[in-house]
Amino acid sequence: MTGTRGYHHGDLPRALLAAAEEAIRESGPAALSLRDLARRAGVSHAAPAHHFGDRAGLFTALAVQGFDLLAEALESTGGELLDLGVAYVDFAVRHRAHFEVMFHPDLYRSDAAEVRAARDRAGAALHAGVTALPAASTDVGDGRGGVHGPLGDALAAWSIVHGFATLWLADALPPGVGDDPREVARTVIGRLFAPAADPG
Amino acid sequence: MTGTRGYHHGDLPRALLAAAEEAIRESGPAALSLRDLARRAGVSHAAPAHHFGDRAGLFTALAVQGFDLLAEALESTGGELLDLGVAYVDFAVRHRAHFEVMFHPDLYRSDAAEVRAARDRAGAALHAGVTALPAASTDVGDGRGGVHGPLGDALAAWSIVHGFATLWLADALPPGVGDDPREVARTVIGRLFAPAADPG
DNA sequence: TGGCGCATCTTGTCAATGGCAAGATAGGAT
DNA sequence: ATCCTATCTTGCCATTGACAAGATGCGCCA
Repeated sequence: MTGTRGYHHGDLPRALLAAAEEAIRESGPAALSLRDLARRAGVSHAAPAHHFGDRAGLFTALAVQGFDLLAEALESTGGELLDLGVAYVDFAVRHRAHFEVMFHPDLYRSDAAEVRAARDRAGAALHAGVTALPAASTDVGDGRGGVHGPLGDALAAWSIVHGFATLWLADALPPGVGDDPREVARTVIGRLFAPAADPG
Repeated sequence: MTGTRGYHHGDLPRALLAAAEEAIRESGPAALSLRDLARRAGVSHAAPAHHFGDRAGLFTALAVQGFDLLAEALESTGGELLDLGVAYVDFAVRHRAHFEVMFHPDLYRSDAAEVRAARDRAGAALHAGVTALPAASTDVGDGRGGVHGPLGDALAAWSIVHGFATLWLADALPPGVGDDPREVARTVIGRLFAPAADPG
């Protein structure tokens, strides 16, 4: 455990990550300032650099934490496609700060080993839901680089939930859709692998 | 026309927007520096402020330009859903700098009149493709805020193309999908309103 | 044709930030 | 008790966004 044991501050890294989440929630990742985090945590302006190196290091830690949290959220579902999709959207809305960082690789070191591991774990959980689809084909492609069969299904499923989450967070959706992302997500995901516009 | 007529520079605003597109393509919107744009255009560090006010003003101009370009791209299709979706993805890849700015409203003044107009124009073009769906229901909802019928179809269509474009730009997709976003997009969009995993 | 007005652009400045270097502090090990 | 080392602080520099004030030159109108 990195737990509660600490030195001068009492676990400054954790406090800084929490402050970062709050700051990003307020103003987005681009506006995040290491000095502001230091002020929020009550330490000097150079303290964050010791634990995270630089701004990219802090974002890297947030990305790892985010992919781990996402993996947990996805793994805690029954593995059914609809539940996985709703969990994905729910994660994006609840942990919007992490989510926004995770999918902006120019902010952090996306090739770091820890990042790869956490990202692969989340990816596996997501992929499992698609291969479990009853109607999924076993076709793996036509050999010309085209994306068919299960890979195409996985891409479609990931795209629709990621797109909905992104549009929701960007406040790009019209007001008529309501205020419950989980409910709307369920309806939207229902359009996948299904005929159009079934009002049920 | 804002055309080629100019004063000292010869249409500095256009040059700055072009430089901004290039800079964002290289390092993302967060790393964009007004002073760097000024250097690229060969003017002093305070020249951009005269035309765009501040950083948010420049991003606002980019967003308006982007939504206009997107509207043109969508309107130039036949209006069929698949073509609209491919055009959406194609726009995101070709004009990734504009696209990244457009859907980060915290970067610019998203409530400006010009932004609203351009965004609504693009939204209308996209929505038209869904209402033209042969199987689209005329149901408009159950009155409890749920999203069903055409609105649900539109959200699903927008989500899947936006999500795919975003994941593609974020370099989040596995290497196995190939390098032609238009082709992959066609396959992915095919999963919408259709049964799963048809290898054709 | 010649001067005036104003948009355009430059120079100068300030506060804030990221990053680096060097020093101070305190907890834990020997 | 003393040293060691991670932790944190202070000080500094280059860069940036924003603002203020001044210089420049195009176009209009007499």
